[in-house]
Amino acid sequence: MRVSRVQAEENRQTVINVASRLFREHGFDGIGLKDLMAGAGMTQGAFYKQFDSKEDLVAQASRRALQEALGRWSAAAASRPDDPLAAVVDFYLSEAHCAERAEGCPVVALGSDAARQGPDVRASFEGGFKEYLALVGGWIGEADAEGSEGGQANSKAMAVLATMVGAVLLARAVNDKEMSRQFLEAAADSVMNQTAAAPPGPQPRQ
Amino acid sequence: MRVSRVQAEENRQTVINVASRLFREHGFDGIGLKDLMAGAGMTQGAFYKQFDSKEDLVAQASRRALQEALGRWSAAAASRPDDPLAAVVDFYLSEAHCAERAEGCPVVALGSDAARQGPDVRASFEGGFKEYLALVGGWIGEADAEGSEGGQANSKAMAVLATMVGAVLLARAVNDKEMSRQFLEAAADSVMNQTAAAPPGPQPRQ
DNA sequence: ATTATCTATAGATCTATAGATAATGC
DNA sequence: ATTATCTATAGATCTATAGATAATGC
Repeated sequence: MRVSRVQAEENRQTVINVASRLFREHGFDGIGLKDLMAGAGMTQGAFYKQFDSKEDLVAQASRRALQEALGRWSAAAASRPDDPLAAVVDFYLSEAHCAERAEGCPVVALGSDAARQGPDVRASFEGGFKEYLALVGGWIGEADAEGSEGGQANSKAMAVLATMVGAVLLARAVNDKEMSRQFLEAAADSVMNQTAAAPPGPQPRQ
Repeated sequence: MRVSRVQAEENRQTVINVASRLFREHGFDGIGLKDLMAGAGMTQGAFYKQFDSKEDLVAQASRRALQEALGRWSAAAASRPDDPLAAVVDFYLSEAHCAERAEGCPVVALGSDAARQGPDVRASFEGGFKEYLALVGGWIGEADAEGSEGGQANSKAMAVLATMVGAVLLARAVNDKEMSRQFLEAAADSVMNQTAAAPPGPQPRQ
């Protein structure tokens, strides 16, 4: 019954990966330890050798989900270096992303849930947000307003994230597919307009 | 033990009102029928004479929460007729709203949960969204692009809602209060800039 | 000897139903 | 007679723990 240490660590990672998907699909409260462990091919009994508590897994799975989603943003950006933001807007504000909750953005899938969790879970989200902001900030030429690391996050990147996350949240909460599509399109227009290089002249409104 | 018909209906309404708060605080899966009924001063046994199922209450409580939140938007707008959008932005993107989940916007508090629910619950959200869009559309002078009722919802109002909802969702998911404040401020700037009357000249980008 | 995973279980809670009770409505 | 609410309970599930087992690590 026992497995090697490396295998055990591998199993632990599998549980985190599985949980990152199943939590997005069912919510933190919508799936139990038995099903989470079964998803990783084990029984519930192994759980507490791998994690301190369910909340511990929630925090780790959240971090994992944020990291993997960030990876998708980077990959999309790399595929269109001349306009990385447009590349991200295209896939993020798509009907495909809207339809696949389990593999999509964890902020949309679990944002409401995260607000009800403790500091460790929120720390996972907060850490992820900082990386998203740095990435987007770089694309819209506003990176790190204050030179020092972790300084003032930039305002435009924050607004872009809010608009994109909010649009998919709204799009997923309705039955009408046409209305969903309109939310996504409206957000895409808004983001691209807001970040369009306003070549000559100063920024409008401080 | 029995109460009058009017009292019974009053009790039913109380359950819906209590549920609309408790669901926002704990999520649809985070609170049980016993506690919901206790919050309305009754026991669990009375529940199934009042509602078909928990999902039935979820749908009704969602509708109630959306309606009441819409009322707060209208009230804020009425208090500043010259700039209703600014009035709503002020209270919605405030630290106070961010801090009080149970009484605040149900879209932020339950949007992730709503995406996991059935058609009835989503219908509650969809119906609420349409009213929000009509209200905001009126303020930003883009009301009902197609003359006929329920026509094409307007794009700018959709982007405004997405940005506001997304900002509070993000702000509530982090520990750092300063970061929360920045999300709110960034969204406020974005919304006010995007909707600022661009007096002469056509709209940028179709 | 240690330990990763298993089976089994404690104790709490969940949704939903059944039957009792006591007041309303006719 | 009807019925709104109550107490009680069924059956399932939840998180967490305990002890058994069988393989690893030394």
